[in-house]
Amino acid sequence: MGGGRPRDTGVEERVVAVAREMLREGGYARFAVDQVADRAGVAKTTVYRRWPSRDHLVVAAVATFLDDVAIEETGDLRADLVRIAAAIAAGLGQPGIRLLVSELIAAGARQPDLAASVYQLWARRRAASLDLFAAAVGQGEQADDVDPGLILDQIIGAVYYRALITGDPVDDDYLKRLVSAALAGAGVSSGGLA
Amino acid sequence: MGGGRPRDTGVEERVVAVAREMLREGGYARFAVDQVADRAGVAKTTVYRRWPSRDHLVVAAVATFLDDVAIEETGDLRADLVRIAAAIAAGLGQPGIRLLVSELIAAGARQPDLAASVYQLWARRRAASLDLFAAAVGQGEQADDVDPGLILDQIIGAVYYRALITGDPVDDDYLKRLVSAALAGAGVSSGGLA
Amino acid sequence: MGGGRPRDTGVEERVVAVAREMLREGGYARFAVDQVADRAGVAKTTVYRRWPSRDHLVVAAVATFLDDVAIEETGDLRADLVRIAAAIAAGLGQPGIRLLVSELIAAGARQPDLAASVYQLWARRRAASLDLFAAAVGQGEQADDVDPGLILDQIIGAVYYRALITGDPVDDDYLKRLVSAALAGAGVSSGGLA
Amino acid sequence: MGGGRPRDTGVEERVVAVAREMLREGGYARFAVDQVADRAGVAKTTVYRRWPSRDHLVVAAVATFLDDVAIEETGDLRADLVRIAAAIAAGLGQPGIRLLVSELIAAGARQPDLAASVYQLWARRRAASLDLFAAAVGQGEQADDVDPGLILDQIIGAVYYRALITGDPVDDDYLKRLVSAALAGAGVSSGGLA
DNA sequence: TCATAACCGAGACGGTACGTCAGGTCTTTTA
DNA sequence: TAAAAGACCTGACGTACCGTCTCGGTTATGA
Repeated sequence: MGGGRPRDTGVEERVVAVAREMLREGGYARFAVDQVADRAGVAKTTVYRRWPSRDHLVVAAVATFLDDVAIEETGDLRADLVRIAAAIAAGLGQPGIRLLVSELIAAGARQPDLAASVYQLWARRRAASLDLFAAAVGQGEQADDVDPGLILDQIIGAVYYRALITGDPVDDDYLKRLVSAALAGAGVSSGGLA
Repeated sequence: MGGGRPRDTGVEERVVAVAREMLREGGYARFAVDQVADRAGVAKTTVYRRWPSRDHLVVAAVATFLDDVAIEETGDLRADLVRIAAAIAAGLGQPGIRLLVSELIAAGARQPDLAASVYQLWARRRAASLDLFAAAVGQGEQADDVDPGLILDQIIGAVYYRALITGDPVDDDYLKRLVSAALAGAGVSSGGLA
Repeated sequence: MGGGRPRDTGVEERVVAVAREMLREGGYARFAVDQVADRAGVAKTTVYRRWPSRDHLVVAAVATFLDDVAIEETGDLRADLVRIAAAIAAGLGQPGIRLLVSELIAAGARQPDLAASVYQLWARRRAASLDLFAAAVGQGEQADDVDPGLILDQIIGAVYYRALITGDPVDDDYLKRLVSAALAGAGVSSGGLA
Repeated sequence: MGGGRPRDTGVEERVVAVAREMLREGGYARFAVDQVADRAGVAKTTVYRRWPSRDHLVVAAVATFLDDVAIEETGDLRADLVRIAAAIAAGLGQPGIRLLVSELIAAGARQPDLAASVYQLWARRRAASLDLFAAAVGQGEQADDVDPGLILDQIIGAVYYRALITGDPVDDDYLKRLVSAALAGAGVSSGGLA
């Protein structure tokens, strides 16, 4: 029950940093654990000691990407929603990111124990979006029967759906109509809450 | 200009049939071109002559899956939409299918020349769903400013989004609320068109 | 008895010409029947109708190379032999030719029906060398117990042996000693026949 | 600088042993790296880690063949030489060996980095033969100006030449004449050194 | 202070599949 | 018929990554 050598805490950071780089450069396909380890100056064993599979490492690396995105709320719910949706659409417009997102989804589907982590990836962003509604309600408007989650699903779901699955374009005009329809569906009057 | 030996059209069928089987049995992960060729009694090179990569073959095989699904319209638009959404949700509820769908999306993102084929996979089902609206309009209801595509995006998009990305449950109650909201957002009155 | 399309007599020539070129360019390893046919503007089938295997075609092509080499006899047997040996050594000094010769030998060993053709390839050159002895005898010298074939074997055999098998150098000095030893062994006096 | 897992030295032995077997069974043509690995209970990648190509492995395997051959010297140089030459001729008389030797030579010509190994294959046997001369000289005979290498070249070279290249028979009578001529050419008297 | 235990770098290893290449045969249309 | 075109089968090649394992060496703790 002795102690043993303590883990080098620098390893996590270095590896994840390199992993992030490699994802940016070559995407998911050319992401090889061997190379990550090499570049990070770390043994492959050390990598596998922390992340039980390539997918786990990728998810961990992506988790650090998403921190960057900041959501600014202007108080104008409709506009804020459009802006958020546009940001997502813009991201998915880049082939690299589109692939990465797809692969993450697939990774979650492949390994059940990863699913939760992957879901959480998006959950954080979703939570930020949900705050918008709280703020809007705070500014005083009826919100009794409004389900913000449902509205978000309709909007963001549609964006992912078009970008990843149907391949249809997601332009600004579409987004405006989308947001309007979703808000209207929830009984949020055009002039009202927004 | 002369001719050359004509392609054995039986090959396509046999290979795709075997590919379909193998997808059902082992999913995407255990799908190996080598084995498909073997089982189909065909040389691997012959497979590669038609489908330039594993992904291409998988997409081709999946394309034949989807033909089976029939959409029955009952005349009750709301109920039909709920049923369609439920069917999709049920499919995505199965881990194998969820993975397969994810991998297909990823395959499209990996190889640009595959994207179109993958999009088309879903497009066919989408077209069938859109017919519902045409039928509903035929039964006489206002539909001047209704955009069926937008409504579908909100519904189906939300289902995919929850099933694949957020991991949130997609139960019947949710679907009813979802469909209602989407229809309401388009100005379709509760008692009206549906 | 019907007529049928007559054989295009130009085919042999064209194919062999192309084959020769390709051997010069890429050597035996990169010699592909497919490409030969393509370049000659001929169907692969047509090639195989005339030469039953790749090896056969190669041998046929090489046979046309060797015609070029001319042996000039000067009347000085010893010098002539040295010159011949040197020519062979020079040829085998080129990696491409060394490989080609090796592969021809191998081809002969692989396919018994080719062996004869391959042997004949070298036989022609050998015959020319043997003429030297006839000429020398004609110029009057004892030749009762001289076996020209044996002498040639000793000389040319040694050259091939060193060039192909032991990798030892075959320089001029060596050749002179070699020829002298071989002639001496046959009882040909230094000053005499030569 | 540390080390890493040490190579399993058993692998070399097992693989080479299997390789040798397979060469004996099916010759060069049916020698497949895949099968060697399988039979040796080793991953193909492990094989390729040590021998960068099929040819390399074959050469390594053959190298272990040749160790078996023992050269017995009886003190009678002439007879010993005849016996050695006869042994070589007998070997080359077997189609399988003839092909193997040809392919080895070709392999050396194909891949420059293999040439040295192939040359060495024969060099060992040659060295053993050269010992005969040392022994003969030890038994006291003039050998000042005798070049054993030259003599061997003439004898062994001629044998290979006839067996592989001209296809002429190499019988006992021929060998006796050959050895005599070569010795005579070196000034070794019939009754003398031999 | 010394054994023990966990960590680390290095790299061999088994395994699985990939996509490719070339040889040689077979089938059709056209001259 | 022969020729051109090209599909087809066969068999093997060498490569890429994955995740596991076995080393020697290092750094902490606890007896």
